[in-house]
Amino acid sequence: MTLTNQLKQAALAALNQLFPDAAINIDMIAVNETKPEFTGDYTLVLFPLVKLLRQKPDAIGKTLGDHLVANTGMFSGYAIVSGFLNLRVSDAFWISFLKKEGANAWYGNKAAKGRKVMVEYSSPNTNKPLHFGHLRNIFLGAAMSETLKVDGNEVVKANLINDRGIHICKSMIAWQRYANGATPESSGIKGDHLVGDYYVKFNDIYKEEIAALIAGGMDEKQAAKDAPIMLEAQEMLRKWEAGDKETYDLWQTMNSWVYAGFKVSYEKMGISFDKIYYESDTYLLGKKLALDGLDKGVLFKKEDGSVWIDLKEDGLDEKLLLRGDGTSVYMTQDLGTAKLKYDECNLNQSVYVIADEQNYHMQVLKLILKKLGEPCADGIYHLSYGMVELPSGKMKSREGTVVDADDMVAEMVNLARVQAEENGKTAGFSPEELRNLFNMIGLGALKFYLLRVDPKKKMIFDPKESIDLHGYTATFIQYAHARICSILRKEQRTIVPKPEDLETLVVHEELMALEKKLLRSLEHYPDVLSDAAAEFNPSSVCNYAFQLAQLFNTFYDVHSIAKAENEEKKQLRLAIATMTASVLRHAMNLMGIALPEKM
RNA sequence: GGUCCGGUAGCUCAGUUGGAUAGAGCAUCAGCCUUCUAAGCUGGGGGUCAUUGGUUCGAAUCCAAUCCGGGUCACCA
Repeated sequence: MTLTNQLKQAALAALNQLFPDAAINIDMIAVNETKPEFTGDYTLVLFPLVKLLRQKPDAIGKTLGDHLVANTGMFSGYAIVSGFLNLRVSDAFWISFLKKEGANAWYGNKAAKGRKVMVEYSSPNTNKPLHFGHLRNIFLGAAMSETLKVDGNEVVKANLINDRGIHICKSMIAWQRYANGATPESSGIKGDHLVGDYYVKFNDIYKEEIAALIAGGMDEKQAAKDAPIMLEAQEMLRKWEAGDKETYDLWQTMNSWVYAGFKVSYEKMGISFDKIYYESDTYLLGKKLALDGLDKGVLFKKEDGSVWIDLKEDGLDEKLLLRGDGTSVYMTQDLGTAKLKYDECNLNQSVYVIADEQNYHMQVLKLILKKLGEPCADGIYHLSYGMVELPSGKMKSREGTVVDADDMVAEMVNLARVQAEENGKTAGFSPEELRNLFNMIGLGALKFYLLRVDPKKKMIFDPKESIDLHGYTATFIQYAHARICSILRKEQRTIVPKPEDLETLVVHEELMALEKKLLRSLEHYPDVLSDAAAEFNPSSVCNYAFQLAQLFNTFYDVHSIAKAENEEKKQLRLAIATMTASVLRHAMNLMGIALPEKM
């Protein structure tokens, strides 16, 4: 149990003992870290107790403060400042904390909850390469998976590949018409990019054909329907669904190019999945669900044969689930996939990392499953995130205004190289080490940039103002870590903490303010992880790690570790520094960001 | 129009059960390397927390209304 919770419990027990007649509950006890301008470590707010106890806040504070100091052993003193009880945590508490957790490389991990969670993320279409917007999704999903793991959940990382549908046929048609049989091998273009090029080509031709039809006197709406290339794409989709061999072969071939391309991208980013679903495998499952729903009377059929669900009672609209011709729509597939995931993996929760433009879709998905009586409905959680936009507005792959993911990764790694060279930081490294280092820094900066913001807020990314490597960045945290490692190397200490190093720790002198602040921050870490998991918000982990690194840098500047005032202090500071590095590593590891030992 | 989300320093953002004088980073200005890595540290300037009203000991935080920006409401995915 962390200090904040211990304090709340202790205060509750104390108040119940001191004021047996008053009905005090834990919610009335508000505890915060003491603001820097006051002396103390933790502050208990007295105002909420005033009415109930019918005493002045300062009087309550004195009674409670005396009792806590005398009975808990956690506090060495207190001060009351206008209604706030500022408690000073005893040095003994901090030292015993450091001895207990200082060599625990898994500090922050919670006990297993026997709970299984699937996190679906990335979920790309196979008609184009990944772009910057996908990166937010991917990093968020990966970071959230790891955060849920250390919170005690068993996590299945899943990727649902959208490999079928009209948009896939568009790339295929354009490739057939214009590629002259070009392959990734023959063209030297990465498979996903090659296919994406033909998706863009389709839209260019489509626009031209519409323009030609309009010039011939057709109205715009009709032209959009009648453009030959669109008709060809639709015909191709029908052939695909009918299992036409030639179409199917082309589809498999082009998809295989895309998968090979994605594999390279994912590996470069350090992203992996436990389970991969293909919509081409799952899209028929929803259909059965819909037909069963029809039998049960949950759904209804219109005159043209289309199947709908009426959600008007729930403040929503009617929603189509099967077209007049019996084919399924996006929602129908998702119903099937949701059930499949649940039945196959025996999940307690199924998390979907999907952009906020699909909030309504996800709301409807959950509601329909509920009405169909599917148990998977309750476990669905939509981790909704804001889209990444350019200063000029949304990225549109059809118009080629996207920032490509592979390019972005390469640019960041290059930026890391350029800045290291400019600062003369490349001495003493082998070429191989430098490659690794620039990867860590470039990729770390990119991941941190996308993860440090609250997921639900949309973000605007200006490619011209490339991502900074100073200030609130992964680089800053990496640098603090490398500094600590440098000290540990020189002191013949291991980077990974060893329990033996803590056994001999003795502290006679009073802890200094910055020593205590670091310990307070370290002690708080498990709560940060719990909150991040509960709120589905990894940005709080980023925030915490940055603050911890910042605090360490201040400490580093003010106090020497290697040349501490005496041997006791030195041992203490080495232990604090070691644990700081360990926690930074733990936190950043959850975000998928590696920390170098030298930089 | 219905509905959902957002509006905090010039810019990008923290600020979660209501708590003390609203905090970081970037940018800008002034300092700090013979001392454990200056990709760092210290300090200055910079705010009607969109607006108005309400709830109370106390509101950036809760409630209502308004303004602004965005998403969504397809036999698209």
